[in-house]
Amino acid sequence: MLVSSKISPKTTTRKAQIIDTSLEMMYRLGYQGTSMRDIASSVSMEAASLYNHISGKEAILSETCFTMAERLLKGLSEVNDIYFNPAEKLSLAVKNHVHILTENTFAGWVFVHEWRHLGDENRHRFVKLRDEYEKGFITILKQGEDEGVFQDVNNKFAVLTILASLNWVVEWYKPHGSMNPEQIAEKLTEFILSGLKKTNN
Amino acid sequence: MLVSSKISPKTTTRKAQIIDTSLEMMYRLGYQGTSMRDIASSVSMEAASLYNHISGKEAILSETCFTMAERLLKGLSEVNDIYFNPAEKLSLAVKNHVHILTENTFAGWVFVHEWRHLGDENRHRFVKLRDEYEKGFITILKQGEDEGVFQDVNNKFAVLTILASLNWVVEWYKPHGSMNPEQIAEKLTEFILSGLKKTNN
DNA sequence: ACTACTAACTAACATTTGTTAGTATTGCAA
DNA sequence: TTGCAATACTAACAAATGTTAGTTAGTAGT
Repeated sequence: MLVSSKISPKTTTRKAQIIDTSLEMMYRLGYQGTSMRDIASSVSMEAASLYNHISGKEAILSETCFTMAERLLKGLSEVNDIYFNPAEKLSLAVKNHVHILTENTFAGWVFVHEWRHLGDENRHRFVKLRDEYEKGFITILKQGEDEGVFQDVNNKFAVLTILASLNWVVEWYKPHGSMNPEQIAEKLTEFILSGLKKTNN
Repeated sequence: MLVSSKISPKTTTRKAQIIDTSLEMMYRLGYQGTSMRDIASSVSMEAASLYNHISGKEAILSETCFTMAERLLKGLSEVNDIYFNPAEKLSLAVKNHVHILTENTFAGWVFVHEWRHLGDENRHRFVKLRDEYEKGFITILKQGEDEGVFQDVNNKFAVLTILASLNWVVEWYKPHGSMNPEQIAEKLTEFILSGLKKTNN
């Protein structure tokens, strides 16, 4: 079970260093633009030595993508299991999503953008998880409709649009920016629920 | 002045073929994942022959990115010049955006995702245009606030979230899917303005 | 018929790529 | 102190990369 420094921050193993450095470089240059030699020199070793810690380049990508996906899924299913109010569920789902994506900004970015470069097998597995995640959101929307608190919308369309807003966070979030993840999640929830138009009350 | 087949669809020059093919490949494999030899074999010639039509790999990317950016900007400034009602402006701006991104799905995708791989100079120029575009949207939001029809929100934040939803279209739009660009734009406008919550009237 | 241009070709270039093999060094447990 | 596992190294690999040089065939204008 492979572990990055963000998950187990105390034991900063060489492997965790390598992965963290890789993610930062992939954030800047993209997966394909980051070579094993780039990564190696960033952690002050030779490219060949990396293979004592990781099985190859794709392993860095796949580990990151799947670790992130599983954390998102776990959070979402907890929300769906424990709470009852649809608006509250949505709010918590958003918070979960933003929290995980912003916790490690580089991992968040790689997860959102670079999964496309997974090899065929991993990519198919990944897409399945993503679909599962979308279903979890649709469940919330459906419940909201059934209870008459959400509008009747094309659920698939709505979920894609919502996830788009959520994922875009990785594009501009900065750890020391003017909004922290909690505030971002709050504003996003507000936007998703109420839109731009002024209400009458 | 370089012209792709989408802009001047009648004269399908060899160059236009090359660019269109390139965009499709970059959509599938990414900019860095698409080699000149890949492109060449897709148009049935040798890699070296490509240089009779284009100055290099980056030219394909930069031409696409800047052509798209200029079209978006032109559309947006027309909207801002001609119309008065903020909600109507927003609706038309969304329509413009969706229309241009979906007209050529591959170009749309490359524009949204691959501009990061522009060289330093082009990338800086591109980011300037993007900022200008965001400002055009902010103008609309501000006007809406001033006239009391939009909520007071963090404009920068709102614009980024809105553009996120709009750009995400390139992720799932299919020319022969269940919604055409007009319908997509309409639904997006609805979502941006009204959100998910049921209104009281 | 001569010229100039277009667009294709082959060949080669210097790098860079991910990865493997084989070897040396280190530090800890026995 | 010996032995072992972890971790680093050098060297090399075959393949792929963007691009240039030089050449050739066809075509249009004079």
